[in-house]
Amino acid sequence: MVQYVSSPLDRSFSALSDATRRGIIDQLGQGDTSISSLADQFQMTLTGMKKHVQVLQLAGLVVTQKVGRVRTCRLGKRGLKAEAEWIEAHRKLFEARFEALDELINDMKQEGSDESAS
Amino acid sequence: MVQYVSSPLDRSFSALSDATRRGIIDQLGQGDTSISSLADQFQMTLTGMKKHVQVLQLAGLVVTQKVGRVRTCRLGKRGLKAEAEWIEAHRKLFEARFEALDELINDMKQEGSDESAS
DNA sequence: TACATACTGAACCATATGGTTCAGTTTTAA
DNA sequence: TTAAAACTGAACCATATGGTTCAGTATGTA
Repeated sequence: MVQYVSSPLDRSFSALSDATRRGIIDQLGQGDTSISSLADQFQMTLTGMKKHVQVLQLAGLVVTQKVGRVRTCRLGKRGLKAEAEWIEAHRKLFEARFEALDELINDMKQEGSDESAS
Repeated sequence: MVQYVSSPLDRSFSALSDATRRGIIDQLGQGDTSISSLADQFQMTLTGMKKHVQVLQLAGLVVTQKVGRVRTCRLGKRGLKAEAEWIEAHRKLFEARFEALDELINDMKQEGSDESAS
């Protein structure tokens, strides 16, 4: 509903949420490729593939260049730095939470064994 | 269109593609919280917030437990390991591609300076 | 010149998404 | 026992998504 902004992180995580698009990135890691070649590999119409590439482009993950009649796609220089940073920071958050929980459990165990002494 | 499967990565990246949901994760990193408290903080109806939490739950990023009339949300033990791994592997792919490109450019420079000698 | 290739854009379709309201149910507290 | 609080579920709405087809345009090639 009325998508107000849509930050870079919104766009890149959204772009990565589709298996076909993750596959395109895999493919482009092997080397630059045309839209029609990608369409071929992923068994999809040219038009369909073009849409996927556009999503990746909007996310800055892929750049394209048209020379003659073929548009070549390659990985964007933007990379996945911001995404890696978000994920890494929050992976640590998850872990910290579980450590906190473990401590709580240990405290509870402690209290349990203290009961006879109180 | 007819979403065939929808892998765990699909679900988690999709869950992370919304700023509100990333905010919920931030929040839960600080401590467990009820749905209504989250709805309050993000200025949204209870029903709306419940949907966001459900998306995070389906992705395994959040677990909930209802005690009495309040449902408490906390970070799921699944964490962000798989996501971190995908991102990290592909971040390297991006970098490798640029190194390959740099080499190509260096080769071309080399050829350029060789021209007088050939 | 004529034909094939590679892309582009518009239109269409079914389903998903991100919200809302409204009408419940269950708990808790006065 | 009555009322408020916290959630739940159904229905609705506008827009987005992931595809398709069809009708172009531009570029290469025989």
